[in-house]
Amino acid sequence: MKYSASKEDYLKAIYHLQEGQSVVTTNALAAALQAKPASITDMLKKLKKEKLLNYERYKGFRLNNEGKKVAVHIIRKHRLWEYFLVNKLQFGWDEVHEIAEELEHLSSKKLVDQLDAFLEYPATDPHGDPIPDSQGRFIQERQVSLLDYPLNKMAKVSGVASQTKEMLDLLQHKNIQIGTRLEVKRKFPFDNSLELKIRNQPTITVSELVAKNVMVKDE
Amino acid sequence: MKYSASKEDYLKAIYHLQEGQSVVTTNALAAALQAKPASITDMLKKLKKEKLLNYERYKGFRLNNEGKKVAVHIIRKHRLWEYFLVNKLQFGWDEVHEIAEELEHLSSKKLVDQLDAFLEYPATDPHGDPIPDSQGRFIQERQVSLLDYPLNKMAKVSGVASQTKEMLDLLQHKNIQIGTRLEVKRKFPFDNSLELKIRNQPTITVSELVAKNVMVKDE
DNA sequence: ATTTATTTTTAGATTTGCCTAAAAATATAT
DNA sequence: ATATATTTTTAGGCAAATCTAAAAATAAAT
Repeated sequence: MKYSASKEDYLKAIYHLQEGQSVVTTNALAAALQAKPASITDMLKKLKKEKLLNYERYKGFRLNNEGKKVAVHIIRKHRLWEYFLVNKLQFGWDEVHEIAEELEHLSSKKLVDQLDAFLEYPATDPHGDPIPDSQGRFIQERQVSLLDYPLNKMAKVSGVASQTKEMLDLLQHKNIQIGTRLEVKRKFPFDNSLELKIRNQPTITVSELVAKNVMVKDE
Repeated sequence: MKYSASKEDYLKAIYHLQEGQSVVTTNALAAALQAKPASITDMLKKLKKEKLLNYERYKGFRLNNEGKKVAVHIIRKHRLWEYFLVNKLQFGWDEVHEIAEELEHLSSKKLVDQLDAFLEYPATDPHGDPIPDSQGRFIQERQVSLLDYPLNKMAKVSGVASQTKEMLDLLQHKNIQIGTRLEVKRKFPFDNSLELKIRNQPTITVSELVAKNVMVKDE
């Protein structure tokens, strides 16, 4: 089945939005796609008719398995192309997103798989996000607590174990969020506090309790 | 300026059609694009309004310099991507056209130029057609192997790479000599053999080895 | 030089994805 | 619980690119 670029954008955006929430709302999707809510409703009807998501009016919506499958394949393409742009065409990791937004809509399945082989099956894109394989499987890298992470190795924040408001407040204040890339520069055995370095920012300190609850992956 | 994929297809098709003819006709373009003549007329009006071609109703049309510039840039993209697909992603030269039809519509100028650099500025695509540089200039007139020469384009034999007696015998037998004008009518991917047509003579077949050693220039 | 055939254009519809403005459903607050 | 605010949907339109069918212009043929 071939989907329009626009439909693919909807599927991808819904996929990302539904990670957290139990249902996605019209307004949230409208904000994510920079479109008007009325346009969202229009498209939802079409996607429902194509059996890509569950949707009942006024009740929110969610991709079904088929919709997820399509979304994951688009994400695969996006991330592979980003990897290609950075590692073969010398683009900076901060300038590839827009171009990959175009490339992800190419339809040839063989193209993607040959590209994957040419790149030697990379596990993550230049931002550290995992690249699903041709079956749509994410190879889960295990996430570890920042407390156990080695010194001077680039890590990417992948989650927060204790999601209290106080914790999130504190992390926000320290400029740490999901996806933030950082390195542990020093560990103080006295209180198990850590010094962290985030690109373009002054070194910061976090307590043992915070470090224990920040989950990271290799970058 | 950003043009729709459809407009780009029109410009490219007109560019190729006007190579021979003095003006291009509505019907010819309709056949080339597999569309109805009425659709052609509609689009011609739009392209004229955008000052990309000269067109007066019932009188045929032709790209102006601006239109040619756009068309050449699309051709550049098409041929660079074909080169990439064959030489980096291991596609066969006979299966890349369709994919390149999609890739040629990507809009990033930097992407094309970085790709060009990554490929080390190839002069011709896998079918032997010249790749214009980033200024839209064709670096023309080099002699190339008959094996790489495009289909249905008049070539003039300019040399023979391997001048063994056996080779020259064979060429003489097939009536091929320096200066002979011929066209490649067909390429067989199975063994890379070619069918050639020389004016006033029946079609002949040559092997990959022979074709590789016969050098030709545009005629 | 008319008639006939062909080519090209116009006129009006269709589809897709988007929009605005107004109505309907749901959520919030007093 | 009722009024108010927010969210979501409907209704109706617009622009792009296509189509069909009919009309107009040009070309070909007797």
